[in-house]
Amino acid sequence: MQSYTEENYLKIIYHLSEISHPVLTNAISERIQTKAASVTDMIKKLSEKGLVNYVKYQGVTLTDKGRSTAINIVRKHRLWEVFLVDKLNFKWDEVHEVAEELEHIQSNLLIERLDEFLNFPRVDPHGDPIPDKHGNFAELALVKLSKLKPGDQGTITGVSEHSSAFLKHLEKLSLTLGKQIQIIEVLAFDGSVELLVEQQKTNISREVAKYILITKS
Amino acid sequence: MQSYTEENYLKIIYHLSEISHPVLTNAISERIQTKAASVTDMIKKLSEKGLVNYVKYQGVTLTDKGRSTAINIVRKHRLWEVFLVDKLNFKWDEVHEVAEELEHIQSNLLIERLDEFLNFPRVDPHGDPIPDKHGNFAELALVKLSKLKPGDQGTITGVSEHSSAFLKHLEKLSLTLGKQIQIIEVLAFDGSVELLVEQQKTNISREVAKYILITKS
DNA sequence: AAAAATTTTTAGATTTGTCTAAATAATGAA
DNA sequence: TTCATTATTTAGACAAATCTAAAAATTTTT
Repeated sequence: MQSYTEENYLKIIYHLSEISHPVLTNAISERIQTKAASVTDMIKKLSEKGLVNYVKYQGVTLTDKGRSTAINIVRKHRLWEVFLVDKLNFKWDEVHEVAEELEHIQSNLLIERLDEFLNFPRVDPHGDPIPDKHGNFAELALVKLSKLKPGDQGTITGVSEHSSAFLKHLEKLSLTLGKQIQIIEVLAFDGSVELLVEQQKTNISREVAKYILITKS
Repeated sequence: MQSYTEENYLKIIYHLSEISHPVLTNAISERIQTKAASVTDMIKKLSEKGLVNYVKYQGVTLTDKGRSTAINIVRKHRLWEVFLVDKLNFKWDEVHEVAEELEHIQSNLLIERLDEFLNFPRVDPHGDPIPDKHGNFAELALVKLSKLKPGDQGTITGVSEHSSAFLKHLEKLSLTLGKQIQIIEVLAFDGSVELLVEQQKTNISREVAKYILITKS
């Protein structure tokens, strides 16, 4: 059994592992709003518990045990987000903070029943995949919108930036999950993208396009 | 804002206040599985925060602020219990531990939406009243089954003992919430009660009868 | 490759909530 | 009402998670 704090560290390390390997102390300290010295202490503790592999000055990687714990927290987080949006009518930019708390509730029965109640969703309200109870993710072929070529079509199935500001921006442009889009043009000088959503032409910056994930069709 | 632990103390003090006034240190320490010395420390802290009135050696009472905090936790606890039973098919003896954790989730929006989603329930799965968002309890005229006379009829609307063993026992006897009952006889020598539930005669001890709450009809 | 800058770790302190052991107050019995 | 018992508080210590300041290792620059 891990403490609330240990769980948070494992989750952060899991997410940062997708960017850099191994995960550096400072990367964790920035993400978790904690001084580097404190992170070192916690890393040592997690290492002693066999949840991470730690080499001084080199950073950490998750052990199998650490990874499966982290994935379970991610699973809980995303299932709760689906609950909040689908059942309690939260907006997709309102769910994160509450799910941060709910993800630490300890009860396997609760999560399995919740999963069932929500009809075994594969993705959360941001399009992020929800691992099953064994920690397996369904394969989704997602492509960044910024990688598409004129003429390409697809469905918005995810975002890789979750700030409220960004999500509200997308909402304003009607670029929400499930929407069909088609690329009209990619402007050479700034990489901004002109596209079609619901018969409407819209222009988005390259920055924004990078954070929108598409399933091509 | 109170810590998880402070919230638990307030909740326990609130519940114990219904039995004795003021609430003694040892009563808290027994209920919360903590040594009396630790309870004294926490009580002092709550007192400094203006959540309880504390007189050395005399025990504590809740201030208005402390009481409304406690009632809010009780509200959350009971709403979550309804959710677990009504939506996730938990049995009434399985909900307590999980609700103990869920009650500390911080989000007014969450609780208001949950309340709405559950259709503003007045009582939890054990028949305990759920205060509204202003902390007001709906009045329910509940009577202990042990106070009824032969011929009296009513509906089981609550229990005042929540142990899993007790609830399982009631389940076995079909004495669950909402069931109609009628008293056949109260045996003089041991106070045990013979009654009718779903056309079936059952006999329960005086002890059990004391913990079953009835709305007479 | 040495110096400078940055990152990470160590050492020692702090806060929260807990403990044990000892001291003090309140209660009950003779 | 005095003694014994029980309840409560005080004093000092500890574990978890954090901090600051200083030391050590690594990386970057020149």
